[in-house]
Amino acid sequence: MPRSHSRRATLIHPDVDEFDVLDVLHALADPTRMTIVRTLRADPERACGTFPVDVAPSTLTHHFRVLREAGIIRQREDGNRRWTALRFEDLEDRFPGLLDTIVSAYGQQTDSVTT
Amino acid sequence: MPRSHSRRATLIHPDVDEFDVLDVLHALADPTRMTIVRTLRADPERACGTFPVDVAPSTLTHHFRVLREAGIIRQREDGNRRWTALRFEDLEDRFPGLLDTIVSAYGQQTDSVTT
DNA sequence: CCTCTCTTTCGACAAACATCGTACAGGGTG
DNA sequence: CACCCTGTACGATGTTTGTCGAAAGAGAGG
Repeated sequence: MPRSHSRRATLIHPDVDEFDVLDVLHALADPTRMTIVRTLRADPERACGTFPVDVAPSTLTHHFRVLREAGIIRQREDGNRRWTALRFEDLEDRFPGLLDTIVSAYGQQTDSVTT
Repeated sequence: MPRSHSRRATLIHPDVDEFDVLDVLHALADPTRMTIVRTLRADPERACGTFPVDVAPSTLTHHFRVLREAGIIRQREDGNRRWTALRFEDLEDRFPGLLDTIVSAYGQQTDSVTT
């Protein structure tokens, strides 16, 4: 039988051994995406619309795809909503310490501004 | 007063507290620039033309500027040549562990291919 | 069945980017 | 001085990127 589960298009998530550190860096080199990742580092899983970013919904979808294809996030469907989670362990497996080093470097740079 | 020191245009190097981690990530998210940085991580200082990359000279100049403006490298003039060095300590000061974590992630990904 | 909400897809568009060729500027060396 | 060598600056080009609005799909609830 043809159509498997229907729903929407199946989400593509790269395998751990397909991760490319250049793609990861590129994905993270954007303020909106960095905010998404940082938010997920605190909260394990969130619905798409609940991120503290200020862009149009379609732009957000675009950023999610960049992050997803770099292996940084995983998305699953639940009814009407799409939930997003960090692939933290997968990243840690492949590039130990990378994500946290980058995220905390960004945090240091950003959080110290207000002081 | 017209000409300052003559020579060429003075090279601009950002201050340590002006470093932006997003710029650093963007600068590193390119194979040619990553190769440059990786080479410098082994050798402290090299002349411009001595990097194992395969691009036109003008392209190389462009990549050096991106790295320089992100604070990753420092360049100085010596007669005919321009010498390039990593600003490793400055980066370490501002973003501890960042450079080595990234470079070794790239190394792990790249060096294991041939096995 | 109709409508509302959440999210995606598509098409468009301007800005940024990697790349190159050509022309040029300074320093070395014959 | 004439020449070469190293590296820059500029302009062009094709691609990628971030952004949006409009249209549409799919589930939830009346």
